[in-house]
Amino acid sequence: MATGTTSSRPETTSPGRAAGGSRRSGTPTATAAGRPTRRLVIVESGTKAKKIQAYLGKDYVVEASVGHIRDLPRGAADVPAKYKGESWARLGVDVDNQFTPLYIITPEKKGKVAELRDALKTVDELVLATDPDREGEAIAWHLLDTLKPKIPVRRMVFHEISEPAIRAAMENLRDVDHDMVDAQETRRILDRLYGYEVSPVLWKKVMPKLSAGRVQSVATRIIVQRERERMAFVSASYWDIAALLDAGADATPRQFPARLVAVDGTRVATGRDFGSDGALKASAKGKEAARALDEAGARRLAEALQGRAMAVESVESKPYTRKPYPPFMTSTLQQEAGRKLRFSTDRTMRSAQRLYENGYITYLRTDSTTLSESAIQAARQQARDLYGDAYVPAQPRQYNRKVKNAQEAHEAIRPAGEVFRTPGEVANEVDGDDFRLYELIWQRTVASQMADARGTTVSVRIAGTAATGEEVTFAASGRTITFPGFLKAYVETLDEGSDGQADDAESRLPELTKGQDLVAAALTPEGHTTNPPSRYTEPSLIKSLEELGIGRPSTYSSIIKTIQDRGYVWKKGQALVPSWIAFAVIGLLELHFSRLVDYDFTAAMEDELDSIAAGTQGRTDWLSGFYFGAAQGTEGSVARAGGLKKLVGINLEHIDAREINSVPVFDDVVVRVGRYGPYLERVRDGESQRANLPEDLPPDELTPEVAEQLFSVPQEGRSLGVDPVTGHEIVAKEGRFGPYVTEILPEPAEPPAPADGAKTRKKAPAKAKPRTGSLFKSMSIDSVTLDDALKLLSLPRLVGTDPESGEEITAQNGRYGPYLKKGTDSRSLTGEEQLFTVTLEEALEIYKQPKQRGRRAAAATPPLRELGKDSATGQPMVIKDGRFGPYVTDGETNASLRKGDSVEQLTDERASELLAERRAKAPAPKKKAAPARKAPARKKAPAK
DNA sequence: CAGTGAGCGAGCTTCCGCTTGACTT
Repeated sequence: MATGTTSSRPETTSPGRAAGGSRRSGTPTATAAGRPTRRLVIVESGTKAKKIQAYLGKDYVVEASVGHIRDLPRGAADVPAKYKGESWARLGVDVDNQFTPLYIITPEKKGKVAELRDALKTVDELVLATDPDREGEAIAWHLLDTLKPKIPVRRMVFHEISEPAIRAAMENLRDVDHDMVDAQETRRILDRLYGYEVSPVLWKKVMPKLSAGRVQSVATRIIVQRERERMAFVSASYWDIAALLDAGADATPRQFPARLVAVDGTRVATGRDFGSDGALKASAKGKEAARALDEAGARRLAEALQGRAMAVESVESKPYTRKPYPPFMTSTLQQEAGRKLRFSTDRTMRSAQRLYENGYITYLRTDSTTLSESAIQAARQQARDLYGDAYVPAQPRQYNRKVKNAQEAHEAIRPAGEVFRTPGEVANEVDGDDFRLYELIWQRTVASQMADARGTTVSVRIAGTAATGEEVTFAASGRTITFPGFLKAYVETLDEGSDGQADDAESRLPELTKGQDLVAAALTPEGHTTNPPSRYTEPSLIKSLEELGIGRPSTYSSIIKTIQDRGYVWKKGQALVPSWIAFAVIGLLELHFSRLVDYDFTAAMEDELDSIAAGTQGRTDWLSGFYFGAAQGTEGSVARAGGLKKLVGINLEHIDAREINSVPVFDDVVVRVGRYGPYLERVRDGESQRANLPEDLPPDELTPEVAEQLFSVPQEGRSLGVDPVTGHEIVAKEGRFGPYVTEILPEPAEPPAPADGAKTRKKAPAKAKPRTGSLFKSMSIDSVTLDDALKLLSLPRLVGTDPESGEEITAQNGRYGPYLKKGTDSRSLTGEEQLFTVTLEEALEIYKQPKQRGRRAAAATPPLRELGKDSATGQPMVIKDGRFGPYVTDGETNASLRKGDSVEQLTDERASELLAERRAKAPAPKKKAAPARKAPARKKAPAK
């Protein structure tokens, strides 16, 4: 059984509460017995523990906590019995009592905690050496609060794993920083409240099992927003002229490309001059307006320029320098491994984890680009050895690029050790993904300490006059790299769809001087179209999240997994494509929880957490503002998002689910997100038309043409073949009540056109109804055969005639499963197959039994197991099997068995506990308003 | 999003950040 504790740490550090902490020095001292002091050092990672153990020697026991050891309960199953009845048990946070969290030892960590307790018995002092960041501080405190050591406890921090760094850290021990722990706890509670309060709104209004959260919802929104831009994008087409100019036989290269940029002093429009609406942008301030060239114009002009003289109008030359990129941190490693090696973030991290565990690279989850002193030296030495002195700058490079919300607990990701091993040196130990990733990390690290690349860029303008009189200007540009510097070791790859140039790309122009004559060797009119912004890929999404300060190095990969697992996003090649469900969910959040999905929500939260960590802001006030509203006069902007609890209540009541699940796409066409996936809907001639949406159709490809096509295909569903008797096509479809088969009836012959429309309406021939039949539970829509379908459509089956009453007995499949029907008298059958096999004799036998209904049916079924008396009521308890699986009852109260309970092993105590919980929860529901049951929002008046 | 006939015990889903191990075949 999990034992939980609610922590009640005051908001400010109170003296005496910090455990241990009276000693000021960490220097090993001797105990009274003369034996040296033994210390237990706890770090977060096992690999790290091993390394530090080697530095510290035998007077130290170094253990790993392996991450967090406690957390809020994940769900009801994790809540200890003692707290189960509490109104806040679902959240795991006592919101009415200072937001006291309920912490339980994470089930998988019980063994680990026991190990740590044992290790603690063998030492004289405990040193908490978890990571020097907010989470690490919290882990330290959780260890303290869980292990409750009786010996002195100190906190140790280090940013780099090397012997001198560890030794120095040992000399600078401190106490646990409770303000920082408060900040972490506040973050944890906010995330819990956000996630566990908003997700249920989605379950009720969109679909069960969906989720919302501070990080995942913004990540999804970014992707949805991009898709909206793509959908709204109107492509523009424009033309220009590509020229191949000839500088004469002596020039190298003799010919070079140039492009038409102006006609009669007016700039020729390029892609950048068009807006997302396909129109030319109005001239920006201080910038001349551009004029778009159309095809006819471009062809005419190219013709008129044939054989005309051209001359160099200007030559502008500028130095080109590029600085190396900083060493990798998690996000940039994921981005570059994605771009260069095409690894998913997940693949990158799995490989990096192996490299880390086997000692090839430093820690893989970091937001720092800092290299240790020895790593800088190692990189410089390696660069010198490989490329020579000229390639290494006199001064070591320091990278202090601050990432938003960076905690910088670790070094950059780099080859491990004081001397880097070259890829060649590790090649026979490491292969596949790991080798390629190591090589990438090695290159980037070495390059980061190399010299700038230097070169020259040249822009040339060339003038000419067309035979028709227009003055034209062409432009050409060149880049030469005279000294590659770091580019020799490493060049960053461009994002997909980016129109930039790689840093090492060169294009040579001949030596040109002003006034020099040129000849156009070729003049080619070229057509272009503007493109919508490209979709996000895993690397580019992570880059955006990082820029917004959302997510942490340890979670980037899981964010992408989460939004895919929830069905918000799917991958098409490298691209992340949002689902229609994501449109519905994000639409809901934007409309009703707008502050929570603001791109700067996390940034604001981080600022305010900083003030909690600094001790200038109280955690309870702040959380109260967020959850109950800012009535307490709290200042923070997150608090002003305010009153989450009330907002959820209002939204549960007022959000119109039908409206939320309708995504307008164009004209009167909407995509509706139903229980069985999205479909198209529109109204034509007063009738609503529907069409299936193929699963793999990206939203931006749903054009009016595609929609028309989909609407024109009436047979949705999978065709199973043709009924040999009727000749009708049989299809399997997904419907409101689940999968079913039906037949496609041929369109009735067009009735003769009425001479006068007035009176002909009422005599419209009744449309024949197609036969339908639900699939059996044993069948699936993908595998059902024509034979199955024909059998299903043959229902109801006439079983025979009751000799007594003369009534027909039929077997059919209904809402509650297979049953027999005789007039208004019906009886359930036990199996679906019985529909086809039950004989008249058997049916009559079934009808001889009294109708089993309600209480009597329950009473008739024998209990699965009998238990002892309930400790509360004294009534005997039994386990029965019901609609929702096994449950325990005392005749009055019923309670389902939970996850982890088994019929065989349920004890009387547990049974009583379940019953007690159930009683506590049920405040005798009177006539609980019906709408909660069935599609609540449908009842509401349509909003339009 | 098809269309048919009861009468009955719900409980669970979900967040973000730290870490990797692993009950078996």
